[in-house]
Amino acid sequence: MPTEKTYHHGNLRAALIEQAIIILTADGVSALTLRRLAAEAGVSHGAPAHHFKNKAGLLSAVAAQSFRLFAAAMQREREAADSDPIAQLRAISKGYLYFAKQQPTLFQLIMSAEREFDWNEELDAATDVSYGILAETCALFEPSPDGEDVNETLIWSMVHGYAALGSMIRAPGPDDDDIKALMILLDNLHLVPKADSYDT
Amino acid sequence: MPTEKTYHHGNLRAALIEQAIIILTADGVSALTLRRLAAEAGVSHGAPAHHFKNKAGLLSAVAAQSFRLFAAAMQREREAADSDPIAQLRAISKGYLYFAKQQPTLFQLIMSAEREFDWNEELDAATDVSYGILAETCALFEPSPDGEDVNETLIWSMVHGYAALGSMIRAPGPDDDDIKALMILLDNLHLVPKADSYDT
DNA sequence: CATGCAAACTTGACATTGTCAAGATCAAAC
DNA sequence: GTTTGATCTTGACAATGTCAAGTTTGCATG
Repeated sequence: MPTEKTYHHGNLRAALIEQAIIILTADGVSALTLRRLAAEAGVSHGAPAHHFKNKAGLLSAVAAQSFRLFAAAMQREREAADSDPIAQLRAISKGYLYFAKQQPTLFQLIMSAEREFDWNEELDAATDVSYGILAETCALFEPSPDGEDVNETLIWSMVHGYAALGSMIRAPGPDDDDIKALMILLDNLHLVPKADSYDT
Repeated sequence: MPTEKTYHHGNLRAALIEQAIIILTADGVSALTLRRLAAEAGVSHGAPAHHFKNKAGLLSAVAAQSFRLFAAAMQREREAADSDPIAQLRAISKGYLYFAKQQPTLFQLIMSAEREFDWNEELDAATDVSYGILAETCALFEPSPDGEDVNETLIWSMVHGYAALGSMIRAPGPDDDDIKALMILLDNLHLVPKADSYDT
């Protein structure tokens, strides 16, 4: 565990972020309080102020960590999948959907990040990784005759729309059904793998 | 105007909802405070409690009103458009996207409604209208061989995904560009209008 | 018309929360 | 060993949501 405390102080910043995610996952965003967070981390209510400018700063750090978890979910599926474009696309979509379903609060958090947060390099870097994974996979397909970046918009919109609507209105059903449904949607985009994308 | 005050009290409930939307639109969701709301409505800080159970109740009422505005945006475009399926689909998508761009805070509010809110008949009815408009339009097309409700999921996911991503990451550009891009995405779904959908 | 009565609104209070300033404690550098 | 700066604690304050009690207003009922 990297969260080994030395004695009186330790790596409190990381511990706070970790505990914040636990609270968010368990009780939702309205339950995340600086004072409760400090108490559960075993420090006084003023301690977090030395690691985050304010609550928005804490939320930004939590969002950055959530983005890393989000990217890891896609990356994990991608590496376990076959290397052809269709399999790769299905894999990251699966990771995308899994994260949205299994971590709905964190998903909601990172997807509402634009507002209320204060952006910094850490958050920018964390988002870039996620976007990079998506962009790389989209680049495995022939560009649409309608434009260079249409594929990206097609795939992102479809995957995100399905995940977001599911996080919003769909009842929490078995994961497999959701995955199958999303695969069908992706098939309907009629994407054409690039000829040279079977190398390596 | 239906918001005519009688004397000392009036239809305060409607006035509060109206003022809440003004605050949300101007300063975002974190600026919506019960006390500020009461002050700007010209009443004391305890007055809203007689019309809403608590802040979540107020937010639910605001969300219901936002859903009505959302449905009206789609309905307005739909009625102004041609009656063939393609034109109808493009019209409601346009209304969907306009609302998301011009009222980003309200859009975010209604799309994060599942959590934190307390659902009631008013909110259910308001959402049903929006969903009805979408479902009616989706029904104008031949069902996909993959399943009866695949078209609905396809269209909803694509439109919502584009609108939500735009509300999140896309820079606020000219509306026409966004509309054109979304129309291209819809064309890529290769939907087939029903043969009998040109009646009336 | 008078009288009660319930709804609408006000006022005051309280616990919780985020934030800040001042003081205490610890680790490490010199 | 002393100093110094970071880390943490403590106490305080304003703002917020919520509740209880009191006050006013419109309305119905006798």
